[in-house]
Amino acid sequence: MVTIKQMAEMLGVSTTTISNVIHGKTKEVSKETVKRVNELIEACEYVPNINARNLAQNKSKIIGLAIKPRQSKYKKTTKDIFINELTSDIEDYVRKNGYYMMLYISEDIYEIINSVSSWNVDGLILMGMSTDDCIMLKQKFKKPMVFIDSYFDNRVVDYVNVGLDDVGGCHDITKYLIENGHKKIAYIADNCEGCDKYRYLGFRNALIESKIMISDQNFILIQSERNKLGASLEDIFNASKHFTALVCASDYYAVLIMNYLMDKGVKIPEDISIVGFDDNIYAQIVRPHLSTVHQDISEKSKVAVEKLFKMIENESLSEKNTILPTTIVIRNSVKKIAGK
Amino acid sequence: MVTIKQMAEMLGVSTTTISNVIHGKTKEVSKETVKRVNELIEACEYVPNINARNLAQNKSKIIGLAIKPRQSKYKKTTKDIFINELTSDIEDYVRKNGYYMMLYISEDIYEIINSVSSWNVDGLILMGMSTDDCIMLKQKFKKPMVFIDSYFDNRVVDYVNVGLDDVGGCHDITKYLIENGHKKIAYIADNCEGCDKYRYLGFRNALIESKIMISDQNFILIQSERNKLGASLEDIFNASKHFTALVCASDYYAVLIMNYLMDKGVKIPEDISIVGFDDNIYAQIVRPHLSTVHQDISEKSKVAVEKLFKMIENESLSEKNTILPTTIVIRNSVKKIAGK
DNA sequence: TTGAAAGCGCTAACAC
DNA sequence: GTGTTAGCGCTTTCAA
Repeated sequence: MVTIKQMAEMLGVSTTTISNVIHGKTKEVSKETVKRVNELIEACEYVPNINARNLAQNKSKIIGLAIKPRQSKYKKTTKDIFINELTSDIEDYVRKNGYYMMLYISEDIYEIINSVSSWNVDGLILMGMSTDDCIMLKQKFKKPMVFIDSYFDNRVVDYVNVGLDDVGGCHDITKYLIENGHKKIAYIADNCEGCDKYRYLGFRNALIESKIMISDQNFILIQSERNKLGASLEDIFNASKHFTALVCASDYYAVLIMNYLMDKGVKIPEDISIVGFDDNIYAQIVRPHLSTVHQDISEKSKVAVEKLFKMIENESLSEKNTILPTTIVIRNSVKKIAGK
Repeated sequence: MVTIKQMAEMLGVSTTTISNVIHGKTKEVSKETVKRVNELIEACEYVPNINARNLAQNKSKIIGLAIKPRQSKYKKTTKDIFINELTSDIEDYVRKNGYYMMLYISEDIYEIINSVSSWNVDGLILMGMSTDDCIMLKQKFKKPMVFIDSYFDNRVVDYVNVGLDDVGGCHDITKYLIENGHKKIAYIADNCEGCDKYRYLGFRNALIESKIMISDQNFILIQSERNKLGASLEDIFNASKHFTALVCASDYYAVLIMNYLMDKGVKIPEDISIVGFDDNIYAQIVRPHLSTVHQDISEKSKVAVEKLFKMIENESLSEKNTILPTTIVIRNSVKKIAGK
């Protein structure tokens, strides 16, 4: 591979000159020289060494995407359709901005911090971080960061995030159930933190608003670990007899449960109604077609990347914490029942 | 951020010494010094500058994953579940080997070559390359490369690839259909190149073996472009009346078609049988459960990464072109019919 | 309009 | 055991 220095020698000019024309600073160079240099660059198939450039400029053209996988949420992080879609969308936007993306997946926040510092990434997009992680990061990493879908407690106030109206979305879909005559409704999730917690809150609000009694019984925990899932599904099958509708924290679980119940002979929505959250491909594939809460992942990625680049360019942000809206999409998994 | 040089000054030793203990070459350093250095590293929270290291060592610790998206195959490359799964699996294996992965997606092979040269990646995994691309790559990129799922014509002989028994898989599932009394069978794909071509060949072989007439009519082209898909699906619906079974080149299409037909009132498998290829999550979600050809993506990723690292370490490969096996998985989308 | 030279942080050959 | 030093390829300041 040719270097600038070699080309400089060939042409009998200085490296500065070559560098200048590479960077289009041609007003400082005579037309004649520009032409000769460009021709040589072409002929030699010169490719800049990014490492050298990064070192000299103390930057990297890398955007880090750091993900702390929720332990055992679904099986593997790599199989999580939401993360995969978000990741590839972000990569897409990053690349279109002339940067490269590097993925840092680790359960250890220190490892993440070390890696991104080592690579000297120009900015960071983060998912799955806790309040403690955020504090740590702010302390050790001094470049732009934007979080995705994060809820931090009040120990940290100043951070940039792009989230979703989890409360509203789940409220709306629950309300839709209620409007269809449902009163005995359960919420199903595999934990009660972050998004899932706020979705639960939305669910809860809707019931309370309609003066429907709510207790611990209305929250069903699904256990997604490989060896527990079967039993958990069976439990849900049994519990489901006490409800006329189920609101699931994600389409993934909605579809899993739907299929489990249907395979057991339960009719949906005749015997029980189900709704999900996300409106991903699962919701579109399953039959009956799943009614669910729609979120726009591509938009989420886009906003995150845009915010990050604004910060990198020292522009001011119109808002630190963007909450993207949700819409409910009505399909065929809910039955209208006579209020009892 | 602290540098080696700074630490050397603080301790009054040379950078070599620091560098040595960082790299565990402690046999050349006195215990005393090692201890002092380690303590300082700890205290300063020293993080190596990878760019500098890469520059000095002329390597990068980066494995490039280069993908040339098949124009308009599905909507966006980023939504392709197969690519996403493969990508994240590869990333996983690469990271476990202490390397980093960088993604290079472009329809322009020159752009890809430039990028990976620029970053000085230590090895390359490639998908979606044509014979011409391969020739170009071999000419311009002198480091280890392994291709995935590639079929090249005989202009190129020496290359490392990990593929799949596309012919066998499609042959077996077609045979299964035939054994169930089906004679009027169509193959559906959105193109007739690469994998899809070889899958078609397997399909064809199975029919010929059983002395079933085959003509152009047996190949149905599905048009996946957004504005054509609807019409294409309608065409397939009409064409399907002439067949008792459909073998689809992917689960994605199998499910799409299944749902389209079912939404039109067609009963599956009673009215028509369908099988797919891949055995991905779609096949598991859809009802009736899809009978299909199973492939192990995780294994494919693993083999590709292993081959690459062997090449990087100058070990010899037991085989250049690995063809992973397929198995057929029988579920409920095929009906046994009385031969006519 | 052009060039010399220092320096980015790290490695490694070699000398002490 | 430890230090000196010359790069790696590129950018950039400053002088000519």
